Amino acid sequence: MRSGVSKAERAREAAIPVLAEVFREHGYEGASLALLGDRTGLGKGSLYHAFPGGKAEMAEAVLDAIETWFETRIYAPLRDEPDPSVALDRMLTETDAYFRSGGRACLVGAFALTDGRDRFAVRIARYFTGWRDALAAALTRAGFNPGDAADRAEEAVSAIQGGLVLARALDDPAAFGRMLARLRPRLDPSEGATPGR
Amino acid sequence: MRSGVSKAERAREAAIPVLAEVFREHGYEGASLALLGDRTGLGKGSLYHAFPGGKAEMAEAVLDAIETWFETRIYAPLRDEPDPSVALDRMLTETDAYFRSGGRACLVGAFALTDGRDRFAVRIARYFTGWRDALAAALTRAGFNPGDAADRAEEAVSAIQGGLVLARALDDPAAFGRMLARLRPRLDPSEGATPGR
DNA sequence: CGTCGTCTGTACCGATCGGTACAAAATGGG
DNA sequence: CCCATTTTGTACCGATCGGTACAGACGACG
Repeated sequence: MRSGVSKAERAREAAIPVLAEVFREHGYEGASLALLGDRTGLGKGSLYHAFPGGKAEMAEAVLDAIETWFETRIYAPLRDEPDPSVALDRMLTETDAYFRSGGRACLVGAFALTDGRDRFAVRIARYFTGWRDALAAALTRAGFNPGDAADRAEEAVSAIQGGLVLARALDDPAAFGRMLARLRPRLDPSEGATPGR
Repeated sequence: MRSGVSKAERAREAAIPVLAEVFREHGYEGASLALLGDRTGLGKGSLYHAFPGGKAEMAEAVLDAIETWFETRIYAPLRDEPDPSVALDRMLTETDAYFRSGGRACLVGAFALTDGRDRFAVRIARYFTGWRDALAAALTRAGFNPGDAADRAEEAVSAIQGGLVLARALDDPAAFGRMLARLRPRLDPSEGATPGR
């Protein structure tokens, strides 16, 4: 620890987004160390120096990074932004950007469906409950009664995942945008009672 | 081919549901031949005798079986059932049963998200377009205008996938049932214009 | 510039991967 | 019962899996 941040730490931070992309594309089992090494440009030595726990620690670091990103960019604003409609708009905008308008899958959703489920169950569940609960809080402040807000929040989180699956399955990223468009009015209390189409 | 059906063919048919379950739980990469063999009770010899193409052929056979099941049990009724509301009710009931009320993931969705995407892209896309288009036809016959019907059909297929992801991520199968409950009124033209909640 | 801790490429580990070869065993028609 | 065919267990293949060991390259500090 000569300087403030060791090289290993910097390598770790730099590697995480790349690791995330590989896990996103191939799942946990499908992301081999060879692939992880190639894409990050790090040899095995460096990789294990930055992540002594191996592949499992890499996946955990990626999940932590994702959780932090959503917590600061989406969940916290949903809870704390004075104007809930601003927070809701921001959520939709940030979500669209994060998932590259449907061009990018959800790593957490992919892990939930298959191989990573048992291994990372706690983190996976926390990602979704965090989103759902923060969204429910915003919807309540926006004027929905708590029960309705909770229901719509779960619907929104579920719908986003569905949109990502469909966009990927049809190789049609625009399906994700259409899903967001359908979702938007349902999060608006003025349209919520009798949503038009 | 002494008798009408060879033993290999019978073994193949008997193995497919088990193979489906293993692929569902572990994904394509995660489902090893050892696991596939153990769960089907078939040795490598038998497995390769029934599926000469190996693991890829097993997955294809499973995807074909799934497509056939949905085609006969859901898509065809959606297209052909004289009373579209009967077909829609049947779709929801059959879907709930097929996915064990959220206790079972969707293999096609899991493949779409990760490892099987490139390998099985055509079959994956066909599964979803088949469902969406058959549903859109039923909704049109039920009274929605074609554009609205297509939109609601896409929404329904997407929502079902989202419900499965969420149910699995939260380890809360009931989330799938809640999603179906939200979906039902949106497929009903009498409630569709101003859906209550 | 020398030194010492950090970093990293490489060789290697046992296990397992998907797949093949093949001989023995089961099977069923004549 | 016989024999041809189908079915199956087992041994084995090269490749790759995740992970370890470690020697030497590197880099910051005295």
